[in-house]
Amino acid sequence: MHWADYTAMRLSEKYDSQVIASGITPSGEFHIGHLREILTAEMIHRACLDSGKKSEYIFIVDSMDPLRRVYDFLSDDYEKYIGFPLANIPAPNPDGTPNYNGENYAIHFLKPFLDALKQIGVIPKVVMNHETYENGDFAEKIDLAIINREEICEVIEKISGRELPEGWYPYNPVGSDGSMDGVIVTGYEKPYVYWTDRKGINGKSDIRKAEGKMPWRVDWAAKWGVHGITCEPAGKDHGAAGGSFDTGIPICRILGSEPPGKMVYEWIQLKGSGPMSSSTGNTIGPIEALGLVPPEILRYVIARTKIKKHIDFDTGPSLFEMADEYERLVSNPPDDKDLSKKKKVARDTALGALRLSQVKRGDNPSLSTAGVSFRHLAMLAQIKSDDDDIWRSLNKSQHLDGKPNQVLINRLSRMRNWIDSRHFPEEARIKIQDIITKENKKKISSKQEEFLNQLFTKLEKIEWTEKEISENITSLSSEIDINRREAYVALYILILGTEYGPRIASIMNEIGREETLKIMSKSFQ
RNA sequence: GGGUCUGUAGCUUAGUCAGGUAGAGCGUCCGGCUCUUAACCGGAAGGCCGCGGGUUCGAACCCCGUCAGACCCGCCA
Repeated sequence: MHWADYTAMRLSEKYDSQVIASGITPSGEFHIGHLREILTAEMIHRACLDSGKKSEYIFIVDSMDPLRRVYDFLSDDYEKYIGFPLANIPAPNPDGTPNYNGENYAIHFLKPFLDALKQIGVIPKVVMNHETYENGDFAEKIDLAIINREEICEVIEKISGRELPEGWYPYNPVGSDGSMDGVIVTGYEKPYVYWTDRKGINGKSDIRKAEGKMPWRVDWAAKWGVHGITCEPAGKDHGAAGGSFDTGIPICRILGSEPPGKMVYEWIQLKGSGPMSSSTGNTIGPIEALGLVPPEILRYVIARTKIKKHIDFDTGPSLFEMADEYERLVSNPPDDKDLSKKKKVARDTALGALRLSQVKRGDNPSLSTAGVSFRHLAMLAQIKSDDDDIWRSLNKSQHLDGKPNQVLINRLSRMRNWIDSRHFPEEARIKIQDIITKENKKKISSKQEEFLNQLFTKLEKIEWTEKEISENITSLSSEIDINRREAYVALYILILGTEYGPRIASIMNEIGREETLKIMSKSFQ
């Protein structure tokens, strides 16, 4: 059984209808790691719907969280905004300076991410956390938190093992300058929290407004109650013993609600370079990734992996395998003849991953395949610049019957982007040789050399089409009585530096007569 | 120091929650397609399931220990 289906089954034992949630702080550019947060939750949500139960999926944007520091992509102007809620500060310009006439910081980073989510078929109910404060929905929880301040304090200290500072308060008011840093609470009289800020100015915050927020560990627990969340998968950083999930559970109860069950997922890493981090620039944005990888494949990367396994995201060779695995699974699904328990489980898991990878829920996976492997398409895209040539070639190789469908057209366009990007794996790149290496020259026999020389003469005169080139290779090899394989190998060594490759006549046709003859003459003279 | 997760073929992994002969894909090798698209088709090799103990008629799976890796106990998906 697929993990999402299993979770859905478990959830349905506890609740009749579900509210599945994700939460992210929009402190910077969103990266592909955030997609795991989103998709893990969204797939559970879909699994609930697929099992015939009611479910809602909400995406809580932690827009009330403060700016913690001046990140590398921000200019020093942001120094003055440290401690401000992200919803209250201006978005950065491309050069990192604040854009005072534009949208706020949280929205700025959120928007492109939501566009990416739309492309992968995720349409959440978006909740801006600062609005939940603004409209007073947190007031009751804040009141309870303040009343039970001692108990919450004890819970955090006991479970997380860290000591809270003297005078810790489960509410951080926004001070007179807009920052929550250094504001000391001096009293509480519902609905007002009284404070003195770092400038020594006194004031009060209305807990029914966005004039302050609960600290992270309390805020999260309060959200569970306010939104009636029944499931919120958390990154492993929150899931560790003593982490915010563990303290959230008792705090949620203190605040009068029943917490969701603990569920923890692993991180996505960029292969070989450790965890994603906006600050080190070690990222791939969801938009960038979607320019290269079809959305259903991106979903599949998440769906095929159990949530407790870490994923090495890699736009190199393993992406080929992943995509081809997807195609295979669709076109050749595991059969159900064998009823052994384990095989049945494996089959259900694979088919579940496939089902949850569809951009639109309920779509037939076979509509999402191109009928051509990534590898093959990558090769064709490199040797043919005209799309129509590719469709012709695919018809000839019987990958395609007639005109390409939209899926295939999209795949090709993404493939071209991928090839043009720095993410395309070098191993898959077709490299036309400038000049033959000494090593390769040794591999060429005198017979092969004769063949190449005579071919050179012929190629100077013929009409430059793939068909003509191919026919001349064939006829010449018969004329001078060289094994046809040998003849091709010689050409591959000369032009690609390998002993095998894609149809050589296509490549010669694509690079042109002049270039081809140049390579040949440079190598043999 | 305390804790969580992960460890199965060269690689990616299924199977662990409900113990019953270890499955798959990629890669590799061999062969076919009357011979060149890196396409397509067929076959083969490859596993003390991290290691040691225990429970059991029977353990990849349960229990104890141990090793390795990742992560958490300020902030992070």
